[in-house]
Amino acid sequence: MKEIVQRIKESVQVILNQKYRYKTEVSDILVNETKPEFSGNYTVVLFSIVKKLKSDPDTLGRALGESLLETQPDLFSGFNVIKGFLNLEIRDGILLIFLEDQHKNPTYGIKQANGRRVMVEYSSPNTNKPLHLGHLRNNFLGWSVAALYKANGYDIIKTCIANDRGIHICKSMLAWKRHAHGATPESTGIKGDHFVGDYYVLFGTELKKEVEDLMTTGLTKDQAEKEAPLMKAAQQMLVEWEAGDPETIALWKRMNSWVYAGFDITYRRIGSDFDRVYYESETYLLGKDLVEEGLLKQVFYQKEDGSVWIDLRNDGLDEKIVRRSDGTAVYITQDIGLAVRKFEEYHMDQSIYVVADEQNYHFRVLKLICQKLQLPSAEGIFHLSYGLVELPSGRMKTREGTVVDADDILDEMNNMAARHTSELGKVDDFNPEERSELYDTIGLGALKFFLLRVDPKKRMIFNPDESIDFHGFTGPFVQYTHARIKSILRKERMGEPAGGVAFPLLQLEKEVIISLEKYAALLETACQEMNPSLVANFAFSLAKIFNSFYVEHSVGRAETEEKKQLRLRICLLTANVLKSAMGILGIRVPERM
RNA sequence: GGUCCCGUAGUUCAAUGGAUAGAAUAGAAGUUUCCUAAACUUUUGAUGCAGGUUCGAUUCCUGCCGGGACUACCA
Repeated sequence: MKEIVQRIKESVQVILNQKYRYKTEVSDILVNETKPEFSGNYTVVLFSIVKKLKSDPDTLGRALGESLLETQPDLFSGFNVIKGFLNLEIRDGILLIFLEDQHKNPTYGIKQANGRRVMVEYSSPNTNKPLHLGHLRNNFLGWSVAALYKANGYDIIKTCIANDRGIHICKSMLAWKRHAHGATPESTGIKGDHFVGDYYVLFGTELKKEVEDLMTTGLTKDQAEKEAPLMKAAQQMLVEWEAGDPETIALWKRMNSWVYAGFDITYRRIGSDFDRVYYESETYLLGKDLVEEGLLKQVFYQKEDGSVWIDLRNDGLDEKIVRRSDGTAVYITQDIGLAVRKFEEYHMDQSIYVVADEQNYHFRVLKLICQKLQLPSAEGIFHLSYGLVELPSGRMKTREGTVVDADDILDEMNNMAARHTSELGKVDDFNPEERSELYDTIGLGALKFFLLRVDPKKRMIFNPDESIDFHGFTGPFVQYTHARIKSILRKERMGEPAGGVAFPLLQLEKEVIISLEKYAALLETACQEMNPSLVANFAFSLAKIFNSFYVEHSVGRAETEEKKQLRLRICLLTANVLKSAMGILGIRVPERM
């Protein structure tokens, strides 16, 4: 069934063409929800049309309204024109048809497979420290965008690149080698990623001491950092790693395995999963032959010292190095290689990189280079650039210990959920497993909703001194609405609608159904814009409207059996749409809470 | 220096160039003989500054003020 807004736009288009010989695109016709202070459900904004037709708003509005009523009598029951706004009243019948259709044949706006394939790369951790709040925003966002594409009929490949090699990894290895005396996550009882992260931090503090000592001899900070024995040792270790030194490789494997064990626990907890994990240690040499190809195609050029560059000044960027003078590849080179490898493996139509906006420049360069090399993967590259999570004081900094650890905040959310729940005492009959699962659902739901309700492109502030709320515009609010509906559905029996005599729809009944009807179109928009916050906002506003309906009109004690059956259908569909929407955010909804 | 992003109630977030700038929270005042009060209802409160384009600007343009990111033969 076609969505109401779409039908309105198409009807307006047809009338404008037939009556006024005015051809316009559907996308140029502006249809909004009617503001609550006016009567009507949908509003056609007339100003732009008025201008083109050299008419006045009142005349055009009236004429358009009458034509709409005449040509679409099943859709509209009335209209009014105020200034340049044509407010349209939607007929109850069309809403009841929608409701019954979704009841018998529920789709909740989920689309059929469309044969197109999208890859989403997200998470992409470094294996020298545990995950933090920023990673959580990344993980939730990436997972949710993938879910959005899936709901819109795309085939999805979720990938992750593990940054498992490099100087930063050597730092934690070196610190462990010198200070751990053989300690392991097992021997200390510390989660593997935290265990390794502690040695990374230790390296930093030890290095700082050396640097300060050197600076007393008159070196600048930069010089001292280069000259510090620890730094040199780390670099030496990287050389040994690249040479395949067995002892270094063994240590590297061992420590990485600790980190992965730790990550696995966190990933399982937050519900992140991947179809394919790439490891930088396996991809960092990729792209080298593409440099040769680029030189042949004269996309790249070589400087006297042998380094290879691309000139992007005509594209508003700068020159960028793609191969060092010593012949080794840089970050961008391997990313080009990896883009090719991904495409060869999956032949996706689009490749989305969920990476923070500090790498905007990098991804502009990446896409430009791929385009200039005429790689088949080039056009599909899309950088889903999201803003960092910051503290009120600014960026989180490892050195200052202000990083909000992922496991810590997950624990905290869980504890808060437990405290709230036991205070309310509504699920005292739950056994320990059920209880623990519920706390998890609510705590994680609050956190995910908190991070996903904001436009991904924008930076967001997290204040550790204020706990994440469980009231208002939150995950638990939506979850609670769902649980209350399920409670009704457990008590009341769904029957056949006893004829179509549920008319007329009450204001709040109508508003809930209209809101439900928008879900399908919303999923498309959210997918196009790669913006899960639209889904979060929708779920909240649907829950809010439903709650108003809930307190105002009883389902169990409805005025008539017809009304009861109507409201049961509204309840069931609302519960399922809320469940679907929250599911796209990666949030579960409980039967009781 | 160059490129880009951001400034909206006390606070955290909304608003494809459209009606009187929406929510949430915090503050004030109410709602439990009735389907779960993690709810509902009412209420106080905001577009950094100065111009411009437009019938109409939070949105587009210019300047200024304030904040941030990027601009490595690091990743």
